[in-house]
Amino acid sequence: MAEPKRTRIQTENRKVILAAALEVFSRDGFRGATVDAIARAAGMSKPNLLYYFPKKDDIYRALLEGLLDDWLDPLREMDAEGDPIREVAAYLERKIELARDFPMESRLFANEMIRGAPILMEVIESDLKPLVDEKAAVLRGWMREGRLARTDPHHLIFAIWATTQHYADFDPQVRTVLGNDGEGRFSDAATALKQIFLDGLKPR
Amino acid sequence: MAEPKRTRIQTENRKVILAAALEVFSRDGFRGATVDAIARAAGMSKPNLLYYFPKKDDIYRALLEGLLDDWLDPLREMDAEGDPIREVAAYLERKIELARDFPMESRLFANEMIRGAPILMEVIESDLKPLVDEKAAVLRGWMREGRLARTDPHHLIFAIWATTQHYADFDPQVRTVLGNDGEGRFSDAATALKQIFLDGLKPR
DNA sequence: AGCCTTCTTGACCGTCTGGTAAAAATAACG
DNA sequence: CGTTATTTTTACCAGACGGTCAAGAAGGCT
Repeated sequence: MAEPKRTRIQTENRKVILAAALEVFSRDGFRGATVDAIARAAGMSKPNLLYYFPKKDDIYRALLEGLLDDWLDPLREMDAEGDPIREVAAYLERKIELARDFPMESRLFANEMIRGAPILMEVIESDLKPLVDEKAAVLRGWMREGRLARTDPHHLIFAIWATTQHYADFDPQVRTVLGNDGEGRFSDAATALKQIFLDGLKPR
Repeated sequence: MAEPKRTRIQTENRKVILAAALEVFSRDGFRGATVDAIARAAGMSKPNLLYYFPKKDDIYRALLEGLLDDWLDPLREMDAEGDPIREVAAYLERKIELARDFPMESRLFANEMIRGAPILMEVIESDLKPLVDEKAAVLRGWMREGRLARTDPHHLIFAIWATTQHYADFDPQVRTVLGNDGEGRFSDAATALKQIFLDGLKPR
């Protein structure tokens, strides 16, 4: 892996461009985003931007490349040696924090999925699936030991993904339905989701 | 409400166009979709299509207009007089069926949300929010009576939406992670989600 | 300073975009 | 059948699109 040696200006401008591209791609999708719009958001001319990323596709790929790893970190941290209930609760909390702090990344990911994951599919097979399988095995182990109620661990992980990312991807709906512009929605969501997932809806 | 009297050909072609548009818009989003692509998918020339829907925007709006009502039907059916646990389980099941049978509608909705809901926001305020508030009150009533564990009912509804729609919106990921192309994912999801939501993860 | 490399720009190109005009083809109806 | 209203097509437009090019401006280095 030869490190691509970069000048100060290159490092800087690539960062500015990627930040601008995240904004545009996450809102308009790959096809809907235009190089012009990204350049404008980055405060530079289109040819200048294309000097750093020769193709629109290159910007998109560079964004996605950095994304999945960060996105999966909370799952990686789920510790087989820890207490099952605490581990699941901690995972939920970390995912909600991601949705709160990186909503555009979440929407970029959602956009790519909705398109059929043409770019990410490869990484999903090679990186995401093995990790999910590994953690599903951990969950299944806990269930076998009677420390966690029995369910399909894969679908449990999906449920955690879905509920947490919902707050980033469907933000306008969430804010409107909650009223008061959804003030405090992330911490309220964390509380509610932990209650639902851990204790269930049947009264004890 | 003057019924727009339509000829046989108009009724037919509008239907064909909307079906084609659903396919394209749900995949590429509003900005990414092109009138050409929709016309091609509908098997007609672009000017011909524009004879039925003069603007791209008109097609998109016509699609969304028909959508939200169907999408909320399962929630409307949640009956305050029924058994709380059965009602929630039935709602989950109906939503999973929608995700299975109308995945493109789900993705169209998701795309609109990710864009910031510029078109749907109005209907969300006027139709969706009141319905959700009403059903949240029903849930809260059940909780007060001790027939359902206490949580924030709005976030509970979000959780049901998120988990079920996930199977339509993130289909490629779901299929890949489950392996075997995700055979049986909808019924497995229904089983798992009911277990998680109703009984929770703490062992009893 | 001078010199070489990196960076930025304006002008441009072919293609695609949403949309139009007008005429030709088809259907509806008495 | 003929006449009229509807539907479809061909040809087209102005602007946006992704991307190129050559030349100039600014940095970096000795």
